[in-house]
Amino acid sequence: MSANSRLTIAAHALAWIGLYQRQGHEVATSEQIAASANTNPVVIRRLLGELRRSGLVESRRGVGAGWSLARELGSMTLLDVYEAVEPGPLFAMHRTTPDQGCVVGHGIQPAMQDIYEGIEETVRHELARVTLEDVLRNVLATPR
Amino acid sequence: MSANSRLTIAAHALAWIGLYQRQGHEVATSEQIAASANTNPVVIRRLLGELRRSGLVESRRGVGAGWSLARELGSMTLLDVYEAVEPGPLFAMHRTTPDQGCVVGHGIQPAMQDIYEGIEETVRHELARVTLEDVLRNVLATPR
DNA sequence: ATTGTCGTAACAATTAGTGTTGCGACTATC
DNA sequence: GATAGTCGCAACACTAATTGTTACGACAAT
Repeated sequence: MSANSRLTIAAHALAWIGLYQRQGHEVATSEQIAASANTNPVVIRRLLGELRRSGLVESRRGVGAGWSLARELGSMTLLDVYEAVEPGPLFAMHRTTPDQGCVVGHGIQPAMQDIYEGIEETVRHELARVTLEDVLRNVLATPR
Repeated sequence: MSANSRLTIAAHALAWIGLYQRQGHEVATSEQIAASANTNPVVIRRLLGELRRSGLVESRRGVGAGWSLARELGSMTLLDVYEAVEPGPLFAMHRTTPDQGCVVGHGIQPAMQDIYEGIEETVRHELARVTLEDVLRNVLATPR
């Protein structure tokens, strides 16, 4: 399955920025976030770039530059982040077209497509129920 | 996200075997199934091997060998297939441990874990609602 | 002018999945 | 028994996606 941590890292970055801003800072740098997530600043910049395209964060350049939230954490859901950051569907079809001369080969993709769409819709619904505010609250509630 | 078609191919194989058996044949060969799915017989054997370990299919060896269903299609759900065939979780954590000295780095994994577990549970529930009988019916209902 | 940070390209490293070949093991049939 | 068809499985190449890294230009506060 997917060894894909994009949603996790994106949520981490947003929670970090949010908390940092609440502590009175204007912007957070990719280097700070990368240190917390234990990865490379460029990885963070790439991810935050996608979040910016979706209107979740803003960035400044120049000296004293960095990243800030474009909206309140409470108004961002994991679905917003997911859509900004995850390209493909949860389940994939055959990578080559099955034999269209075979009844099963011909009908399997539409059949599975229907099922998968329903499941993705459910997942989206679940993701939409969780705000980044919720995430940050849970993060802070973790016992040390 | 995941370019992972294991569940799709496994469902394809099961539907194919089921239909073939209804047409009066005892067993289906990996070569026949591979032709329908437009892939390599070894890929099919690998997948069906996992389904056998979970008790969904049986295999015979020797001349006239092949695969047959171990249970009725109506008693198999996509969840059974999913669990037989998909190893990991839907969403992954950081691949390296985040900075445990940082509040966010320390709390993010438990927080996301909770959320992800809830979502996986929902997905399992959805998968459990669909039997392979349903899949085959939808396959056959696809207009030509 | 200097400095710190983003923006982005390029490429290596890693990982998971898929495709392919080869060959031994097994068994129905002759 | 010998033959032939098919699985079982190992080994390895190929592909694609993600992640990690380096490099360097663009930009803006000082």
